[in-house]
Amino acid sequence: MAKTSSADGRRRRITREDVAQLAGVSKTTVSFVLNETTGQTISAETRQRVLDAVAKLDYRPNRAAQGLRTGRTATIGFLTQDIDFGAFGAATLVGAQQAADGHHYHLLVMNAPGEPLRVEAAINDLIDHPIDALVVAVAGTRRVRLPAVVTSVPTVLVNCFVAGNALPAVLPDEVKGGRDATQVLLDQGHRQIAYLTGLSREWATVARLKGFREALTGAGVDPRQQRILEGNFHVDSGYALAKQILQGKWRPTALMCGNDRMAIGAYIAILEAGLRVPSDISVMGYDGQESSAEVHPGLSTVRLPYYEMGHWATQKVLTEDVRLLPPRTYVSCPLVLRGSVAGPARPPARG
Amino acid sequence: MAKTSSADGRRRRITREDVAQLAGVSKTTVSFVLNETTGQTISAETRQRVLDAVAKLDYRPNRAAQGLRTGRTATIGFLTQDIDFGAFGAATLVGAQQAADGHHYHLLVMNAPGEPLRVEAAINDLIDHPIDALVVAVAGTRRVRLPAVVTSVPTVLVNCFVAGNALPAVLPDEVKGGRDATQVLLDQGHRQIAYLTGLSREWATVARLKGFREALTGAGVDPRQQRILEGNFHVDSGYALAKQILQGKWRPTALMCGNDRMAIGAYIAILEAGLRVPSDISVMGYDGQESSAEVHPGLSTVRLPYYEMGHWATQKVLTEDVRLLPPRTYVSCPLVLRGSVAGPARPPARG
DNA sequence: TTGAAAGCGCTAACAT
DNA sequence: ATGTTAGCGCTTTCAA
Repeated sequence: MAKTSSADGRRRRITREDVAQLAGVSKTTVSFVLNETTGQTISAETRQRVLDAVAKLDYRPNRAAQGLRTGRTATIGFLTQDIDFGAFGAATLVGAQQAADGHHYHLLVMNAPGEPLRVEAAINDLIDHPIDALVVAVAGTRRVRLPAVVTSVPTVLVNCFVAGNALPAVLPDEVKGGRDATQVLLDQGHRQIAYLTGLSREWATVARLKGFREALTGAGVDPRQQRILEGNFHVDSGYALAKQILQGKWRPTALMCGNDRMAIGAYIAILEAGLRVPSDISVMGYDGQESSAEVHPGLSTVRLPYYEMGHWATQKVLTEDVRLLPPRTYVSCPLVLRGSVAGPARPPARG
Repeated sequence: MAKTSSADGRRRRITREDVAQLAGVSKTTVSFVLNETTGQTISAETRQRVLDAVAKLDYRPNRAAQGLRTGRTATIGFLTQDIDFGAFGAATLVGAQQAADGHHYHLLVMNAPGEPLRVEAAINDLIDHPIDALVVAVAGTRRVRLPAVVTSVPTVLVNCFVAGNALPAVLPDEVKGGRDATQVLLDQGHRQIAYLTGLSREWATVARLKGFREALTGAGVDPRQQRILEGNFHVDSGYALAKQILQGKWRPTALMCGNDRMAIGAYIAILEAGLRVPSDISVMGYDGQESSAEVHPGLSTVRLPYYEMGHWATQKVLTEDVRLLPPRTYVSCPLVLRGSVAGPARPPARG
């Protein structure tokens, strides 16, 4: 009975007035009871009458009206350009949503692919709503251009940054991820590792490669003795590069891949060559995609902390003054170890 | 300069009052100009002054205030239980978003996994916002339970339905999808087809199997002569079932798979058995996942129309009286043909 | 051709 | 202990 009937068959929304009338009190009293306003003294009896009326009518305050009055809308804008890119969008969104939930905030979601103009329009739309804060997230770590109007609302960036670091950003620690993944291979005794990278112009590729080299150097292995082949993050490219390397005379005992999809491609090439993972060759992915758990043997990988970044950004934008946040915060990419990595079968000999 | 400064360094939002002042007109006139209110006559000169002031101040109306006044908030609730399940959530969301865009509507997104209680809380939160309409979407087609309060707002269901069909739903036409996929194999000359299904308790599995049998019967092939093995939608299960069937004496010339992930598993088993796709055996997936395009050879599949369903639901909930919509609308799942299907190599002889 | 004023549902300072 | 009242920013009727 949350509504009283009206012409079109739907019901008029219950307002505070209805509650006040039923409880025999003023609208103010209803507010005081519901908001548990401090410094107000409502008798237990009145209080109960109000609560009874609220329950009976199933009254729920209109948040837009509250927002108009208080200036806080309990709504965060969530803007992304690639919401349908792999697991990125959904994972980030779930992280953001759960952080928002904790503060009784809602997410107004917009996906504005492509051109800066559409991004500006989307941001304006969000701000018009209005929103109390904004989270901007993109799939491939990169610099973004944002219209000046974002300065009018507290904003935190996920997996992207703006020129001059004018807005605080949270990013995956890809250097550490690359280093950790490499270290796993080194610890297993691998000394001949081929790195089938993603696109070399990507921020992530550069950082992971840096971590790769750091780990090798740290273990006293010369990075220049390893092979690095550039791919493009797709299954096909992992397949092609792995095939190429397996046909060469220099045989790695382990493969680092630009991402999980390339690793899946490598799996196929390895099988086709009559070899087995990990007994003949170990494989390491990156991303922590769902499918990495499902291939056989399970793919060891490094998970991108999308959920954590979405959560962090939302949490911070709600609880801190974003102007006091560090320009860049790095979130660690956790290792996910499965069956695709083992020690090298042959003694690590040259040629 | 969209804001005038205030204590905390942020700026106060420009209101209609500011515009009126700058233009030297009343707030009413500003509204008339901006809303192009019919039946009003504003002189070209005044009109221009108002528009100039709007541009100068970068004034943008507060939608919440408009909504409070008009009763329409230009916001649709989008509720899902599995937003991070594969491509489902993002694709449905993008479809919904694009439809909403066309009507200058926004999406308030909530993901409420699990229990009915959380779903009810989420729906209440959305309605409180308030929203003008609601779209509810789930990943695996199934019946859902929704609290009675949904009746207070126009609602359309995506990929799910409620008991008694009290709410209009849009669903993928899985029977036709299963039939079409099977027909492709039949047209290529296959007469020995194994179906590695997903979980048999799923609505989708039942429907696709129905289509499978219909197509076979239509081609004069006895469905009981084929083999049907139950899997669980995971890569592993496709791998295990394919392995099992390849070891048996009855050798299919084509594999229908419960989804793309099972098909990927089947690929691996086929390779391990020293066979090739499609020359030795054809493979058909289902879902139209991103990865289906990336494996080698490309996987032929049937795409689930998530985008289309999200778009349809949002479009309808905004433009039609949902009470007049048919209880169930089926959207066709388009065939995506790639290299994984070819004619059978051997003459279709009994094993 | 324009403006004054009421009111959407709510909060909160200020009565009483 | 409770109620009156003045807005929040907007639309829209009615009056001028």
